[in-house]
Amino acid sequence: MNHWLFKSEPSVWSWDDQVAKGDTGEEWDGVRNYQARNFMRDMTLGDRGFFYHSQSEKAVVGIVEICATAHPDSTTDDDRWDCVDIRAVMPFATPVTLAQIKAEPDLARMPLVLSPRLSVQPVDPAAWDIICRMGGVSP
DNA sequence: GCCAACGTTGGC
DNA sequence: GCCAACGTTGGC
Repeated sequence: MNHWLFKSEPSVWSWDDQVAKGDTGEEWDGVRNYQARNFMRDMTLGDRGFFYHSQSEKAVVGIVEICATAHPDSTTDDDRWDCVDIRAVMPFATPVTLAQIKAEPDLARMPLVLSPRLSVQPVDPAAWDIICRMGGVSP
């Protein structure tokens, strides 16, 4: 199983919005970046990811699961853009902030730190474990 | 609210 | 195919 990170502005699509969708989940649509799209095409059913709030909050707030693999993005007719569906699995007991991640040497090489604008990105197993623990959930 | 970084677009 | 212009993102 691979791990990922999904970034969202909470004022547009928040963790609470995601939770409200229940087990049906929701399309992670609107991605117009090839790198991010390619990562979504690599995702498989059951893969898990972090849900990150950008802007004012800047913290990982929960864990999501891929519930549909890549398919055309319904928000555009442009067939270049695909997206997956994700559903909320569990919230973090304590959100893990970007500042905390930057302060942790083992996490400093995450795309989140090096490429802050990449909206969908992979998380390596070690980073997954560390951040889950920091968030108060079991990996 | 500002600004820097980056990716995409479009003209040549 | 290159490169300048532009729009968007996200941290501060």
